Amino acid sequence: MSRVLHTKADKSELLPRITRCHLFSGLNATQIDTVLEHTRVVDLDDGATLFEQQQPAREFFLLERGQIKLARYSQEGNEKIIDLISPGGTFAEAIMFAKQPAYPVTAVAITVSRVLCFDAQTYIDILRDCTEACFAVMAQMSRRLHGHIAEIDRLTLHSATFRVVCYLLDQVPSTHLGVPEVRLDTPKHVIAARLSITPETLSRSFSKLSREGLIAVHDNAITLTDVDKLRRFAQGESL
Amino acid sequence: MSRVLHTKADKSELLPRITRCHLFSGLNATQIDTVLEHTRVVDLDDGATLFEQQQPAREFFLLERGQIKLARYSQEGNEKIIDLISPGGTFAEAIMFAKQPAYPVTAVAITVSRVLCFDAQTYIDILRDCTEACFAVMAQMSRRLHGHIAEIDRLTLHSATFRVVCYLLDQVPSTHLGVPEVRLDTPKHVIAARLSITPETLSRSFSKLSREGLIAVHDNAITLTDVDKLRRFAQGESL
DNA sequence: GTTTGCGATTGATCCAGATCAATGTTTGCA
DNA sequence: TGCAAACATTGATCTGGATCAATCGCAAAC
Repeated sequence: MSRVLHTKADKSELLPRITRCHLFSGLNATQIDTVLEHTRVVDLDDGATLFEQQQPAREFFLLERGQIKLARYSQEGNEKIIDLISPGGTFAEAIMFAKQPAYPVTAVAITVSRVLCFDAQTYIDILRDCTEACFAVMAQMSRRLHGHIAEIDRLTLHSATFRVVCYLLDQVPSTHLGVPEVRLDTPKHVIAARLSITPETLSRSFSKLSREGLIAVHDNAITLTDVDKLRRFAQGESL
Repeated sequence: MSRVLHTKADKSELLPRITRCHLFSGLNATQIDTVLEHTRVVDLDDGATLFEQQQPAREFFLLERGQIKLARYSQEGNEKIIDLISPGGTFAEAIMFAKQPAYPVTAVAITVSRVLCFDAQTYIDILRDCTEACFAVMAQMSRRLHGHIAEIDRLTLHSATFRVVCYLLDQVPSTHLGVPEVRLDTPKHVIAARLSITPETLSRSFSKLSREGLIAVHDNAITLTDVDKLRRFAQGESL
C-alpha cells in the first residue's frame, strides 16, 4: 500500500510519449533532451501521495497511466476534489510561475499510476528562449482558468443533479453518435467528491435520472438513453 | 443611465499610469508606444456593460477608476459575481490566449468608471519578442489560478459566515496594526453576490458576528474589534 | 412636501442536500 | 471458505441558507 517508486528516466523511451503534449510542442530536440535529463519516472500504488498542499513546487507532471486526484481538505477532514487527472493530462504546470511556488492542492493516486516529473526550473530556463512554448503554456493556463470559472458557475448557480448530468455528458466525446454508454472508471464516492456532493446524493441523482428515463444504470455502465434531453437540461431547461 | 463613452487615448498622459502594471513591466518604450496606439479609453456610467459573456474577446482591460463586477448569470436570472475589480486591476488578460477567445463573464460597472482597453492582438504580437513580458503574464495567470482554487475551496468547504470573515480580512492590508476599520465601498447586495449568499444571509452573518463581539457595524463602516479571533476563525477554528 | 423606489434589516417558512443509520454487495485476504 | 473492509444503496431526520414577506430608512423625482 501507498508505495512510491522512483526510476531514472530512459530518454529514448520517453521521447515519443511527451512530444504529443502541448507543453513540449514548441521545443526543439536539444531542449527536449535537456528536459528529459531532469525528468524522473514515479510509480505510485493506489492511495500513494505524489505531493501535498503547501509543499514547495519544484516539479510539474504528466500522468502516463492510472488516475490521480487533486484535492483540498478542510480541517474537519472534508475532501473537495478540484480535479481528476487522466492519462495524458498534465498538472501543476501553472504554479511554477508564482514567486513562491507551493502546490495549492494535494495529489493522490486513486489507482496504480505512473507519472513523469519534470524539473520546473529546467523547463523555465528553456522557456526563456522559446516564445512558442511560452504561448503553449499560456494557452494551457487560459484553458484551465476557463474551466475553473465554469466550475464556480456550476457550484454556485446549479443543483447537484445538474452537475451530475454535466459530468456524464463530459464523459462522452462530442463527436459520438447514437446512444452513448459511459463507463465509470472512477469509484462513485470519488465522483461525488469531484462534484461536491455526498455519495448518497449522487446515488439518488442517478435513480432520479433513471426514473425520468434519461439514463439507465447497470453497475458502472451508464447508458444515456436520451442524450438530447440531457443536453437540453445541461443547457438550462428544467428537467 | 448606462452610457458608454469612447475616447482616443492620449499617449503621453497614459504612459505613467500603465507602466506600474505588471503586464507592461517587461516592455521597452517602443513596445509600450505601439500598445498605446491601439488603446482606447472608455468611460462607463453606473450600470453600463463593458462586455458580455460569450462575446469574442479582442481586448483586455485595466481599470483606472470606479468599480467593475465580473459575473455569470443562470437562466433563472441568478447572478454570481466571479470577481470585483478595483482601480489598478486588470481583467480578461487570460482569455486572449485561447484559440477561440470569448469572454467567460459579463463585465458591468457598478459605479462611474474609466477603463483602458488594450488591443489583444497588438499585445500578443509584442509578446512574441519579449519573453520577460511572457513571464509577467504567466505569473499573473498563476496568481489568478491560485485565487480560483481558493475560491472553490471556500465555496465547497466552508460556511457563509466563514466567507464573510475572509472577505472582511481581505479588505485590511496584512501590514495593518491595531484595530482595523473596514469601509464597505461596495453595496452590500453586491458583496453578497460576490460571496454567493443572499443579502439576508449577509445581514444575519454581520449581526451574528456583532453579537459575538468580533465586529461592530456602523452603517458601511465595520470595526474588526477582535482581529486575532477572526483570523483564527478563518484559519479553521470553530467560531 | 409628498411620492416612489431601492437597499437593508428582521422574522417566518421552506427545501435541497447533508447527516445519521441500517442493510446489502463486492473485494480481497487469511 | 469465511471473514473483514470498503463501497453502494435506501430510508429517516436534520439543518444552513434560500425564499417569501413585512417594515424601515433614505435619496432622488415630481
